[in-house]
Amino acid sequence: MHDHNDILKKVKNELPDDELLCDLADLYKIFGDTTRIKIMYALFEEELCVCAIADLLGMTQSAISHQLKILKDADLVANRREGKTIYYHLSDDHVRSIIAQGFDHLTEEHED
Amino acid sequence: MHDHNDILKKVKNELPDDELLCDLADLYKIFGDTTRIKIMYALFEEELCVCAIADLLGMTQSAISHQLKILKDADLVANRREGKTIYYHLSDDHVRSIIAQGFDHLTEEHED
DNA sequence: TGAACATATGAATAATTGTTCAAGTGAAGG
DNA sequence: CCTTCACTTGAACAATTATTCATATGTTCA
Repeated sequence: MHDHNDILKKVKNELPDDELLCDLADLYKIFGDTTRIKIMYALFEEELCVCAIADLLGMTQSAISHQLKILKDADLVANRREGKTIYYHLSDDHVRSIIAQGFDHLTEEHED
Repeated sequence: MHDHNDILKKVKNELPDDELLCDLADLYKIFGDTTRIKIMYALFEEELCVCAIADLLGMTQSAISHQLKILKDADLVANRREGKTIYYHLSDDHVRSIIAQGFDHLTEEHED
């Protein structure tokens, strides 16, 4: 291996804690699934109940419920109960801005 | 299932194409791995060759090379050759801003 | 209390994916 | 040329994960 100790020392200091980088990866992992992206997108406009989301995406209630749990555990969505129905909504605007940022990258031109 | 046809019609219209949502999920999938996050972070400061990154992260060249290919295919990093050595760097500022956005969410307080 | 409804949960399966190992490029230098 | 060095690539294995199916929770209303 060729020498690059000086650069490594410098870069090593700039790297955040392993734990933080891991948390960051875990957060993005949640955005890395089409079903969850669709759920979040659906909640852009207004709160929806579980079966409405299931209906919208053409998937089972169970599958949606599993994904909603993941989103809730990550504080990306929250819910409220109204009788038998549970309505989900985005918990803050980060979801919107994170998704918007992704769009920026996708729609940007890349010359080759 | 209870009725919510009116809401569904409205939300359905707002949802982007399936293909776009899929591409978006694929993009975030790339950020959803600790190794790749670390690689991108390491490249924040300056370009690095493959074995420097491997050394920094304490991983094999092969593992890093595989991940660099994924990052390159997604236009997140680019490289240049100098003799036997290949230097990688971030291809644009989107990487920085996407990661920064993630940090925002992680470091924000969530009252319960 | 009991039936019906909306949702949650657990276990199982199938598919995806990160790392390793072994072999393959391609450039530099004797 | 032939070797060495930096890196890439492909196949295989292990680990993770999304969905399904069956069952459980909790609320409403008769």
